Amino acid sequence: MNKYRTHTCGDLDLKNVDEEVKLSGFVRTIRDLGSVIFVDLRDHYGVTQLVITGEENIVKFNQLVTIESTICITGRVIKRNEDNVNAKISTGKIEVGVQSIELLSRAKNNLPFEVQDSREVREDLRLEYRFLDLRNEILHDKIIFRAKVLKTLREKMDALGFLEIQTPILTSSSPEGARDYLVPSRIHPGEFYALPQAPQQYKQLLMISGFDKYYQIAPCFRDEDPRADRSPGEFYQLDFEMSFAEQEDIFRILENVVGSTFKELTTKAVSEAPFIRIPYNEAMNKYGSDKPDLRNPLVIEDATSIFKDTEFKVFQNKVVKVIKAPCSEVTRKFFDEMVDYATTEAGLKGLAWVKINEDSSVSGVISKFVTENVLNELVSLTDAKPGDGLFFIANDKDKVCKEAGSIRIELGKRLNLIEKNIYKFCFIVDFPMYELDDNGKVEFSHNPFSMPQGGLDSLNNMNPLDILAYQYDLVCNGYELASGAVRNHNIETMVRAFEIAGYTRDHVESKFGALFNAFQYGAPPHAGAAPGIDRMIMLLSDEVNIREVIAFPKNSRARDLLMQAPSKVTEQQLRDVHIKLREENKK
RNA sequence: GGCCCGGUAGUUCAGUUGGUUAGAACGCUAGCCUGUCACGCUAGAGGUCGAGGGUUCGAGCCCCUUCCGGGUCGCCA
Repeated sequence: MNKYRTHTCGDLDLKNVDEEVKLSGFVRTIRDLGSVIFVDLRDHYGVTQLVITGEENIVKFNQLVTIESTICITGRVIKRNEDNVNAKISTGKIEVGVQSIELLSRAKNNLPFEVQDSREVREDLRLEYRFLDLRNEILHDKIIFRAKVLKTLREKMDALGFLEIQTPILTSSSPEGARDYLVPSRIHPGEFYALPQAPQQYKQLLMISGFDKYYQIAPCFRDEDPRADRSPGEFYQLDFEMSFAEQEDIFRILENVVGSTFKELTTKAVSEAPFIRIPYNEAMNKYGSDKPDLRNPLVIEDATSIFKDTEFKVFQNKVVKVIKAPCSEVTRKFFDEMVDYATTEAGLKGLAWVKINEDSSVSGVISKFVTENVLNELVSLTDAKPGDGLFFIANDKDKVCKEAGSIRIELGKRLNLIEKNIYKFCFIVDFPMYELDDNGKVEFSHNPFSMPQGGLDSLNNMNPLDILAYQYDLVCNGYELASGAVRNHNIETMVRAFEIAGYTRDHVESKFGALFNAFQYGAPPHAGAAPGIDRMIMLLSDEVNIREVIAFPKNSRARDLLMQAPSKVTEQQLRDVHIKLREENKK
């Protein structure tokens, strides 16, 4: 109890009837019936209905109070009649008969939007008035839920013997990966800090320092373009690393921590550990993605050999993928709309299809190329039955899987095949160590610090493109939830790995000096991973927009509309850090 | 950087083939109302149709340019 309140707006119940109470909160709604006014008073904890009667109080209230103002009232708790109970609020069995009203802070009577419906309002306005938006109960609850997820994760990591250690925010730029956010140094003219894209090197150094099991709810900064499931600029990861650990040890931690956190915080079904392991190549061929949504039952098959002698020009000299989908309920229009989706939104050159009729004949745009032999082979490949549609995606080897993947996803959605009320986890394993870039040059396909499978021997004797890495992702319902690797802790293996990607020993030594040096003083084998926290919360709260689970997110142009960041700085500030803007960017 | 969708009242949206004074709901203002809880009823105010240019007798609508927002591809070790 203090000068503002004896109870919160979520406290009062029948047990408090007849008590004198003092409440403070935000005016959520005003229902003015003339000689009685009902007010819903809201605070962080709940909503309580106030009843204002008496001419003096009513005149005062009408003069002073607007929606979303903060007020402090004293009053008496009254039991509501049975037929007046409001089941929607926890305090719905009572109301407070107001004796005195004090206005604490008045809200403008023209709000930019109605708090109750803020989630329908355009996003940039919500972000500009985020403090009002966050009063909306649904959004408010998501932020509370976020805190609960963080607490649960910390408890589990602590229980497993992980130690939370903080690492620097001002650090050095890494030449790999996304663009860095740079911070100019005042003390050292012309030099820059970078904000960490992840505490990657620090956590490896912590292992070399003997801490054995480290974790951190780590802010990560990447100057990359946004997506609905990717917050621009900054995001949080449950970053962890273990010494003397193998890939399976990390999997057990992820299954334990992420799996059980999901189980505790959702009513939906959750995959049982052990989560299935899918090699990268299999995922690409079967699902057309390295983050397959396993709730979608459709799979991609390879029909290239079936069409090797086809007269259909589009399929000639191409890799042909086929997806079988149940289409007995859909009309011709459905197929046309899929073709439309494929060629416009998904960017495919075309989408061929046939439908198997009840009499086992086929109809559809390429039916004349599906001869009896071809059909028989397709049926034995896909186990297609009458009523099924077969969708064909043909292109060069490097593009066709991803294209088939986008068709698989869209078919799943439009045919309503996605299993509901379940989180399906899997690990994607055996990522390739290297890939070719656009110029045909060998480059790291993921983390350059990953241990190649087979170690130095593989690096020396295998085609780089065939080398697999101990690199893995945790995937849930089509989202990449975590990424990790067994690290390469051997200095000669590391140098050789970089050489294959075209970097010299000197380059490694100068760019990763700390690790390079530390690896020469007895590095323990170590491995780790980093689940994305925002994405985890997004999945758990059934959100497709990651900004809905972040209190103060940036918009899709990486701008903070509330704080107006980024913003111009004064000439003196620029001088302090020895920066002169390029003429063309001045404005 | 490419592509897709969008920008009309404070908010969410409608606006027909280019044709009179651009509408609705919610919100706001005023009035009425003692059991509401999305209160109800009556009246009212509120618009640079994102901006600029063009076509036309006439543009919210068509064309061009541009700005802003969302999505997506590239990008994301």
